[in-house]
Amino acid sequence: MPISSAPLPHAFFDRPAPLVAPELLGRVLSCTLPEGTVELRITEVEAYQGDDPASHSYRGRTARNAAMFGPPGHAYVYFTYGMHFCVNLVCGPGLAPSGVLLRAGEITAGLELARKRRATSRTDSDLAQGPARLTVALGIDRAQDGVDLHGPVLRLLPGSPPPTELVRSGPRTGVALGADTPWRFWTEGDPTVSPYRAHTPRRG
DNA sequence: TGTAGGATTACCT
DNA sequence: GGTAATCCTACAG
Repeated sequence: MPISSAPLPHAFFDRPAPLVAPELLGRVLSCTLPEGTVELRITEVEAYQGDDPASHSYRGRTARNAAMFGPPGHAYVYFTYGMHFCVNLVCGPGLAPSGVLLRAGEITAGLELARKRRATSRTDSDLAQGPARLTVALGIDRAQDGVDLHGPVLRLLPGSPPPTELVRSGPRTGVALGADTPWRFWTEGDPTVSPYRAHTPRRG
């Protein structure tokens, strides 16, 4: 097996999410399911941790967010808005609840399968442009909640991080609380980065 | 080009 | 009963 396919070590994730998040840009998440393998080069992420009111872990552990309270280096998959899945990479340190939401990326392998899953996409750059689109393209759902990132299904590979001058940070997208915390990180100029949208309250 | 509203489940108040 | 780490479609300009 080539060296480049060895996943990032456990210690990489065993730090607070805001420190891990910018280092995830350019890394490759591989997802292997019976239909095939899709690989994604990460271009946009957001960090969340326990003492942050916008984090799912802020009010303590529930059945839904249990994976965030588990060991680093695993996936936390949650269901939201009645129809969408989003995936986080669980960080630390230790069992401290923190994680990095994967918001967007570029499909680098399994393009045909990703196009099939994301049939409404008009272009390849929007196959994984947005956190819920990303999980559809990779085939991630509740079955991957709590799954190890060093296993046969999910693997986080070293990839090729962008030069530091292209790494940008700013407020997180669509969050109502803690909107002033610059824990969104993206690769400047990458066409797969999702457009920033401030939180918009819903009307009844 | 942009804005508005619907879909639909888990969780919290 | 209201809101949410969202996406898609429709329709106005």
